[in-house]
Amino acid sequence: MVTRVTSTEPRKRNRRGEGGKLREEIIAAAVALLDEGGDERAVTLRSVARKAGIAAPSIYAHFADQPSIMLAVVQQEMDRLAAALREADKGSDARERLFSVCNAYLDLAQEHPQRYRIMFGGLWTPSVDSSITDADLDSLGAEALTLLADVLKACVEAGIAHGSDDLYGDAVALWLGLHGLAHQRAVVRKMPGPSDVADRLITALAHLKR
Amino acid sequence: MVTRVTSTEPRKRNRRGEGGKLREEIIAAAVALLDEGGDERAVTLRSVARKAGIAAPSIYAHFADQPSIMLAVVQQEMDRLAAALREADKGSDARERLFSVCNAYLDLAQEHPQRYRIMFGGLWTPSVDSSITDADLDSLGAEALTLLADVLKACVEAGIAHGSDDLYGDAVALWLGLHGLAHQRAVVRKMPGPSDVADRLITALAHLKR
DNA sequence: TGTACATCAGTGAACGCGCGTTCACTGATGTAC
DNA sequence: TGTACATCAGTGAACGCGCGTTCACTGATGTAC
Repeated sequence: MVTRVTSTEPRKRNRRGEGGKLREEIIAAAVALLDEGGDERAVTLRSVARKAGIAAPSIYAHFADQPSIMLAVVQQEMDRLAAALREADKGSDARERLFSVCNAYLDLAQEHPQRYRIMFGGLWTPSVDSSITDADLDSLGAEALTLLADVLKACVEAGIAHGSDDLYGDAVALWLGLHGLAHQRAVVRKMPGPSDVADRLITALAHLKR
Repeated sequence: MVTRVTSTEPRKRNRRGEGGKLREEIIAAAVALLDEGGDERAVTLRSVARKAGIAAPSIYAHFADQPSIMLAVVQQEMDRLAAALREADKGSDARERLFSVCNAYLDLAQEHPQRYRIMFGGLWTPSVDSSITDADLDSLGAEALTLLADVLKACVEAGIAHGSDDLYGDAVALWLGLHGLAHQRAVVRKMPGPSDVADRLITALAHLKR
């Protein structure tokens, strides 16, 4: 947990050997800027420094450049998302597991729309050192998709969903549906359509029996 | 059609009374910048002016500010998208109509990923004069969704899809699924998952009978 | 126990750049007489 | 038919700003002797 992010009095420098703490504070400052409703353009190297209460050049001890900060934010939030999904997949009832996991995904996106946007919006993309990113994205993708595929399998085994020849493919389709809704909610203030769209999406994409 | 967008020789000024032509050229220049693979940050007032071969201040005769240019681009592309969907909805067979319309949507997004991103990514959002936008977005949304609902109805009537108590709600869900896939394809180079995800999404969300 | 010193964490001033926007202007072209 | 003039389409120079990045630095703190 990082506590100080905004303050008026000048910050106390870290003790010797604890310089690494500033790295977390920088990430937290960037996230705070996003959460304040500004879009990612509000997250500049200088604005992050201001938010963290440090001089702009101090950032270079911890990040090579501005895109690297965004990258770190995305990685952190990806981890959070993966953890939230794992956490939501606790119940024993298949149907309950399905909706719990899917709703956890949708809720997280709705709670932090700007974070969700940079995670999957891709505009922050750094030059070429994005190799780390792609791998990380894939790894989260793989984890989340495996989890969804598991839940879908449980639904089929419980007899509440129609079987399929490719559960992983169905998991991808389900995720894409969730992503469409989550992204649209993150981008516009009010969503068109009925309030039960989420349920409609999940029910249809999980092939739940009618 | 606007022809000149890039050139070396200085552009010829428009004749008297034809000053309005420059407006189209400015929009075309902005679109060209997007299509060249730069993201929307590459579309600045000055870069648009350079691309159009005019001096930066010349833009002010046609647009109030930079976000207004993006707004005009979005509106134009929205119209194009709506037209493409209408165009695709020609066949008589219900199943054929469904896939034709959905694939037209996905194809357009894939052909012009950067345009698709700004249409639904929402980052260009101008300050408050976005009232025009919201209305326009809604109007496209309404048109596209009505079209989808129509097609879904045809599928039900043809007996190839399960009925529903809320076809408009189903249309929204179907659009969200298409959007999720289209957006993800527009953002990342390679999509995870099988190649028939599109078909899976459409089949499931249209409730086609198995 | 005291002190010199190396190291660590972070600063302040400065740079060049591209941006959006303003201002006074220029020069071609159509129009009135 | 000729010419003075108003208008239109667009320009060039300049501004202030926030940005990313560099550089030489400062001053607290732990360590070796």
